[in-house]
Amino acid sequence: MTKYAKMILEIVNNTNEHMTAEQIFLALKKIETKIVLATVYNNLNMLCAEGLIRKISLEGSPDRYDKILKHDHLVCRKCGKLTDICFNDLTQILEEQLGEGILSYDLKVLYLCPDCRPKKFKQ
Amino acid sequence: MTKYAKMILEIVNNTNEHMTAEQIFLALKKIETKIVLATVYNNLNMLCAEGLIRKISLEGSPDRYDKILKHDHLVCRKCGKLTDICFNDLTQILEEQLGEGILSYDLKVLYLCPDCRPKKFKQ
DNA sequence: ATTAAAATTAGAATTATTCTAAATAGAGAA
DNA sequence: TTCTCTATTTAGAATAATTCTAATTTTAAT
Repeated sequence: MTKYAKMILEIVNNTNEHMTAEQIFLALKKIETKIVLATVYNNLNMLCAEGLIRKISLEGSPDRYDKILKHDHLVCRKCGKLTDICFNDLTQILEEQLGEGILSYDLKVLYLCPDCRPKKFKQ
Repeated sequence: MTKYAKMILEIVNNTNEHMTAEQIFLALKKIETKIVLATVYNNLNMLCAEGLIRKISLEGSPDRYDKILKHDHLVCRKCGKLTDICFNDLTQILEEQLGEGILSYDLKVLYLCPDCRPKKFKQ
């Protein structure tokens, strides 16, 4: 694996943010001042293809990159904030019903996050 | 609801395809020769916002529009073909675990469709 | 018929991402 | 080391889906 690929993998694995290619690029640029956005895209695509990281596609905003730990995502429909959740049961259910051939899945639950959810009573 | 919005809703509701904005536009254009792509996008966005249809975002291909019947999607990782599936249990599981605030969810299961799945034995 | 509001049109603009071709770097062989 | 081959990176143009802007048309209400 190349120097840049390693650095990018490390950035993705060491944050709890869900970073865009551009954010990763800017973080890298602080150390590797000569790096270029296309290189970041190249490496992110390679890392996804190798199954070392995952890409999260979102409506109307650029793709995010995330570590591979099996988990799902809550997306606030109002502010767009992304939060991790984990449904342990789901893998099993999917495998029971689909059997052979299933590779992975992508679950996004749209909700209103506590900040955006209207309170019934003002305090 | 306007004439075009109605026609677009009808197209989406009367097909089992998962059509792109462009495909819908081309279908409409056969009857309404003066219609323009931006109108189709406008109406599709409006119909989504109203919750009358749903949008499916896919990696590296344009968004698709689909009827609202609650169902999930199988995406073949090789050929990209989209198939409907239905996990009745899932809504319940999600609600149990998340309680209030959940609006909807979007589940894509990546798999290899029968055509793309390697056969263990040739016949 | 007049006005106001909403929808549609035309086409430019935006934005994320990919592509192309040239430059550079790295690895292995001589 | 020096040469050669291959992979990576760079720079910037190209692409493609979608949105935006402003002008025009349609619709509905007065």
